[in-house]
Amino acid sequence: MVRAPCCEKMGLKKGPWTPEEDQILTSFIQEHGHGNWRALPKQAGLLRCGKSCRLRWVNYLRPDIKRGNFTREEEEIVIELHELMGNRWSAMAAKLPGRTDNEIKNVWHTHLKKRLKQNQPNSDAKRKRKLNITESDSSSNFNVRMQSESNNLGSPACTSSTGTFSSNTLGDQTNYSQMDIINGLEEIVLLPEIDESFWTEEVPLQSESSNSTMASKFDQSFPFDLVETAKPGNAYSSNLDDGMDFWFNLYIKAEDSAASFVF
DNA sequence: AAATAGTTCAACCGCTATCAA
DNA sequence: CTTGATAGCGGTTGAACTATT
Repeated sequence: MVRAPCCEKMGLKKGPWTPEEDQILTSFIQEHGHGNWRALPKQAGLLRCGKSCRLRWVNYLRPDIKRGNFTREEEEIVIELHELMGNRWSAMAAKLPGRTDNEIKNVWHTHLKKRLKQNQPNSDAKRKRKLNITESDSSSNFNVRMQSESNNLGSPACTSSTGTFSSNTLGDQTNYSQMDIINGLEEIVLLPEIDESFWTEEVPLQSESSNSTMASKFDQSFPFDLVETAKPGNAYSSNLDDGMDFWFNLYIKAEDSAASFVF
């Protein structure tokens, strides 16, 4: 692949945008849209590369951008999403309307990382349970074991729980890395506030059929909010080697899998 | 008031994914 | 299937700003 010449060699401008440039870009996009970023600056009469224009629009000029500091609630969401997704800033931005990936990344590096560091390890251990995924030796089945790390969790009846996926999504592969296992998970779901009975009742969530059937069973049982649709190859925790850490209120279901959970 | 250190955040860089030819 | 163009992503940088000495 031949790399496109850099902006400077093309005689294009770099660095901070002027209000005039902002005005030109905004007007052009409002009138014509942004079908082709590479062609846009020339058409708009800007001495910028398409990449720079795109970034300026996406991170600053877009009308739906929310300016100003993050609220405490937004920060909490970022922390939880980071716990789930790792450094997938754009995916996080999709969950925070009006916030950009760049903004979230900056807030994480400048505020939240430090704050978490200060709070760790005590508060972290209290809030988390550990999800241990163990490889199955010779079959396409794998086990997901959820353990409570603390009895002082938000819901009093959550001292233990187990879940098992019997997956057929991994096909004929015989050696499963943890990433392979993660790839078998389709959706990660965030539970809203729930009452104690949820954790004490045994829930019949067994299904041999498709995940849509399973999903409808899940939905009938609990008011789930979809947080993230897993895609093959994406990591959902930064410390997979040590087992995955999830926030306490997470639930997982497997694509096209027989699954049973007992809470 | 000046110098220095620390922080913030917009913008850039390099890479990968995707798609069309 | 291969190649090349483009979009988009995450990591990094550095200028501007703020706090401290």
